[in-house]
Amino acid sequence: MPELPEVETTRRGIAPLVAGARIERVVVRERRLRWPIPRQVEHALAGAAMLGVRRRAKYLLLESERGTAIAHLGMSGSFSVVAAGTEPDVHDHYDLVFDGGTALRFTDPRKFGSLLWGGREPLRHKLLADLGPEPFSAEFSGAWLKERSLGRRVAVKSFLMMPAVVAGMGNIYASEALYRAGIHPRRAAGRIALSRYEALARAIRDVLSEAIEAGGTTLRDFADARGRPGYFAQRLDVYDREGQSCRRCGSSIRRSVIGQRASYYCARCQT
DNA sequence: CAACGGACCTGCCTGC
DNA sequence: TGCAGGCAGGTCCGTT
Repeated sequence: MPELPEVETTRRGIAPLVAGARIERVVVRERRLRWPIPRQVEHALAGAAMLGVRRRAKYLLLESERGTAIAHLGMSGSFSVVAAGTEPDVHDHYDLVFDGGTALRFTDPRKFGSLLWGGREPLRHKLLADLGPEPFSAEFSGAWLKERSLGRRVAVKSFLMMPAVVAGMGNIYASEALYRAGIHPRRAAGRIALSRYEALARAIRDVLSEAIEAGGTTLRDFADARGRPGYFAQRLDVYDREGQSCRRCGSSIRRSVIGQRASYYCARCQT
């Protein structure tokens, strides 16, 4: 479900609750998420003062005075703020219970999410160490994309979704950014000119910041920590618009599977 | 190496 | 109405 804008929306929603609060205890009801939740998370966070929430790619870094827990929402995960003691539902896998009487509750039907312990240097955690630059960082640019793509034959759509290339690009926004930049999703990554990659880097930043501004994209069930949907779905140009007309040229939007993921594009505008 | 496919798990929608 | 099959916003890992 969540890509970078949805994770960022979640971060903004939970940060005011978390920052400056103290965790009373961590309640784990289902330890077997994508990886088992390490007991160290509960032990370290119980009684700890929380400093804030940061984001790296689609990971949420829950920073405490004793170290950082690393949360990922997977495909179907979400956080919500509940009153402590609220009866959990079947897919409510863990709660961070704060001393003020509220709890941060993690819900995830598919259990692709995770909660891990990152210690004092979470960015060195195995899952984070090799991530590419954040799209809004100075390091991320057309030149970076060009350099990383040299000699590679993989479809640019798949290339964009590789965590080591750029942090946080998912299936929706990869299609959207390629449409904005006029690049065909099947084009070999190594056969794209620098100037086109510059347009693509710009398109990526634009579409992600507009989506964050709109509170993310809700296709079926994404909601922020207060349960509100995101409004970017109505501004998608291609994703989930198979058969509808291109907003630019009017031809029919196509759907095609690239690297096992549904991809949407305009065959006339994207070359 | 790069590229690909399978794996993890549940819910929802479609078509027979 | 029931059921099988396909599909879903992620991404790691083992195999070519």
